[in-house]
Amino acid sequence: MGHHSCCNHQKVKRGLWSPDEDEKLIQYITTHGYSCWSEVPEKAGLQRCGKSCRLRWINYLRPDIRRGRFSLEEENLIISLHSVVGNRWALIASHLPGRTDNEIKNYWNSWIKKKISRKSSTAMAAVAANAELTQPGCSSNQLNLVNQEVMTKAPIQETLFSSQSPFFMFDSNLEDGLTRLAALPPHRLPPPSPPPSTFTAPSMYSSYLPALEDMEAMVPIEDQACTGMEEDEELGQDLSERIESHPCPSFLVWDQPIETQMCGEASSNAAAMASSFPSPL
DNA sequence: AATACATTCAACCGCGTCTAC
DNA sequence: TGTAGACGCGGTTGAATGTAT
Repeated sequence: MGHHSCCNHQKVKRGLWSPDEDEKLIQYITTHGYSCWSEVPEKAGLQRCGKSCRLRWINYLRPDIRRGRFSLEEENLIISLHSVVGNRWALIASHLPGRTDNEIKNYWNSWIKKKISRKSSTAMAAVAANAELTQPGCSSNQLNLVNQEVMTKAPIQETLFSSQSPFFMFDSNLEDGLTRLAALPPHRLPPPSPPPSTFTAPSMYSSYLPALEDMEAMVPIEDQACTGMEEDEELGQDLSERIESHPCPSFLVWDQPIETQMCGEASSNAAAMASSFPSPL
């Protein structure tokens, strides 16, 4: 196996990243940004290739990354989205704030796939129905949004999925077009955008933001994602049952400030990093 | 306690696409 | 228009960790 084309002529380190390397990368990115990944390793003093640095940053070191187990809403959303767009992990990830395509892919390949295959065809039927019928509830809401995103090629993450946006919700009244969505190549999708300083909802998306109602029923997603393991029983609930009985309620994500989002040790630095993090060029 | 097997997840690889020249 | 370099994505690997025997 060869090395990446970007580092053929370099002596690059491979394998797991050390804390020291992480520190160097964080230090460099927070100071200079990442306008050109191929330059990052040299300027940051790392013996890695640019691709490796990019991957490490995106999948692990980014300050807005959300770690910990997936919530029920996230899981249902992954299932719904996957049933329509297939293995378009980046697209799916763009609708789960703080989650990476790699994480979702891994999650799918272990937990969800296992559960689905283990269980009866009822589960599969439910998933298929989810995709084909675009029934009311989360699926149609979410997927209408996905579709609209693709059709308009607008940077919708900027308005809905940034850590600055307190909520994102979807309306079910939009037209379909899922087949067109599935047919579009990944590169036609808008790239992720850096968090905006304020939440803005362009008029073209205003229909996705219904009035806030039933606030008592809203559950901060972080409460589910980062709590301990005491909810195993709930998570262990059969997937097919969940799909059938709870395809996905009107979706809501309550995005917490970064300092409370982070569950790992790096949380103390997260807020500072986020505030000082320069936008990519 | 030791071993085998299963699972998780960080990281790598190759390829397609974009962009600058 | 063609080409090379860079980026981004999905598929895959393999080390670390957990669990069963």
